[in-house]
Amino acid sequence: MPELPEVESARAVIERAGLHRTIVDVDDSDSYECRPHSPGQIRTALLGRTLTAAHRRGKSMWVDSSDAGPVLGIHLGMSGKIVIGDAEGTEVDGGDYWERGRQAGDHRFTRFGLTFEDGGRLLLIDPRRLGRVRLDPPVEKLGPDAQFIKPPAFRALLETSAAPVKARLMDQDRIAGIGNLLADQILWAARISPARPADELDSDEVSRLLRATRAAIRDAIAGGGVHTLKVVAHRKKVARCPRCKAEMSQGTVGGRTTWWCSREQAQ
DNA sequence: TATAGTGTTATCGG
DNA sequence: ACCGATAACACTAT
Repeated sequence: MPELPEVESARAVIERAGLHRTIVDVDDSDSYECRPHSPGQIRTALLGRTLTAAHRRGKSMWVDSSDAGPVLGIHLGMSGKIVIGDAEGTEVDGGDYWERGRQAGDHRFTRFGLTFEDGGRLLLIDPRRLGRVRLDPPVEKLGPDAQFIKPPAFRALLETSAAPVKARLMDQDRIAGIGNLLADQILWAARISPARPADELDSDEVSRLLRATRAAIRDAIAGGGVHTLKVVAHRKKVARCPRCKAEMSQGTVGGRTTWWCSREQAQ
């Protein structure tokens, strides 16, 4: 679920409700979510400290801790979300995203947790368990954030590869934050086929693509997630292009299910 | 019961 | 070594 807009929302939850509170307990017992750490390692590193700032690049978050403590890296994977609750277990922030029937206090999918001095908790809830919590994450491997990338860098990442442009847009080492749904929206808005070799795009197409990238991210953050983007509701059989009413086509590009307008995004 | 899925990464072939 | 495609990961929803 989470692409850049959802991760930004999660980062904002931590910033609003998780900073400057003394950590008195840490549940890092899920050794899959906390790989490669062993249980207790993250706990020992954080006990007694506070979180001091929450950062994000692309789909990766990291949180600084006080007293020269470690950096706590959080990745939401396919299904993760951050929720902050009070001592009674009532959710005070983060509970609005992708509820999917989950009730407050349902801890079946809680994979990691911090408990603060007043009993409040910061939780990572992640049914599919493909998310990750780790100390001192290697953030520097990521490409520039898709929200803030500059035209020269954007142009360079496209003209140096014959891979399908969609695959290039989803390469987190080159541009960070674009996932499957955001990519489909961006390519649809720019009227470019997802399968086009990236290095064949002309300068007009590249500038349309960058404008569409910025607009999609802005709209998704404002609307509450990538599922609110225009073409996302039309990624299904029998659906038609919301602009020209031609049939939507489906296929695999860059290893992911891809939908595009059969008329406006023809090769 | 079988399959697809909003992400990442190890592995394989070119 | 680089590049791109694919499978695997864990688990739920349809």
